[in-house]
Amino acid sequence: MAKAPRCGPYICGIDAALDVVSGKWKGLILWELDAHHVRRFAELRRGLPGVSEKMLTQHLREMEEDGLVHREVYAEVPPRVEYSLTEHGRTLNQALGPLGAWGRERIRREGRELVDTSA
Amino acid sequence: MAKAPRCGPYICGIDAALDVVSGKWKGLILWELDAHHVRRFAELRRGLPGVSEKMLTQHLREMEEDGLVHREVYAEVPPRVEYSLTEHGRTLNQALGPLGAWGRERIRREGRELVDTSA
DNA sequence: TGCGGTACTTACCTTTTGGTTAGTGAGGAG
DNA sequence: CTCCTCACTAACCAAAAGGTAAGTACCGCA
Repeated sequence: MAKAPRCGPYICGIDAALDVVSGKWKGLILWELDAHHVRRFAELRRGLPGVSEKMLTQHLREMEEDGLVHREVYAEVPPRVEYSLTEHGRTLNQALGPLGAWGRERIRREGRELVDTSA
Repeated sequence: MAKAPRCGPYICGIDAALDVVSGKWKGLILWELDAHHVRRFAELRRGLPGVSEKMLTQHLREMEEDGLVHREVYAEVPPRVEYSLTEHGRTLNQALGPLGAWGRERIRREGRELVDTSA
């Protein structure tokens, strides 16, 4: 499933970046990992209200393939797997900063009134 | 169709912003509109290689609802409709700037080698 | 003995998204 | 007279994304 070669001749940078963050939970995963630095699978699951195990695994795997997260498996008695951001993941998060601020503005705007539109 | 109330209690700003730009062509529409300031329907269509009329209309309508684009209809003999960015659309584009830069970096990286990943 | 926690995978199903084709109505080109 | 353009809308389909439920193997706790 997912997309095979992380595909597509991208038309612009936005394209390439959105490809990597599109997915219902990816933004939140990035957020969680940025806030806690290191998280185990079950911790992430508890941190994302409503995520299914399947989607969490799938997103995590895709983000690993994309070089955004690092997956460290400890061969221990109860299995332990720790996820953290790679350098690319951290720079992506920084690039996402202004977008997050814009989004918060939007929430604030919509929370107050729905009108406006005209420039 | 689409999503009724532009919904969802968002968990963070990224969420709210991604909701607005997710859609196969929305990034490109923003890009086109930012570059040309004003574009007609057919011009946009020609500018986005492969877009279907249905999707273009649909995306444009959603972006209008979201207060990102302005739609000006001229009651003329051959119908004329002009699209442009609103103030919110322009600020969104600015917020998208760093993300676009990150994406271009990613394209460059992948174009050269696929390795790396470790922090 | 049986339950819960660990980190998953698999199969199946529903929802969402995007694409295709055709049709609208009026004017202008040939 | 017929086709093309403009800016759409509607009906229908295919593909992708996401959700649900179950199973795996091993451990500790009671």
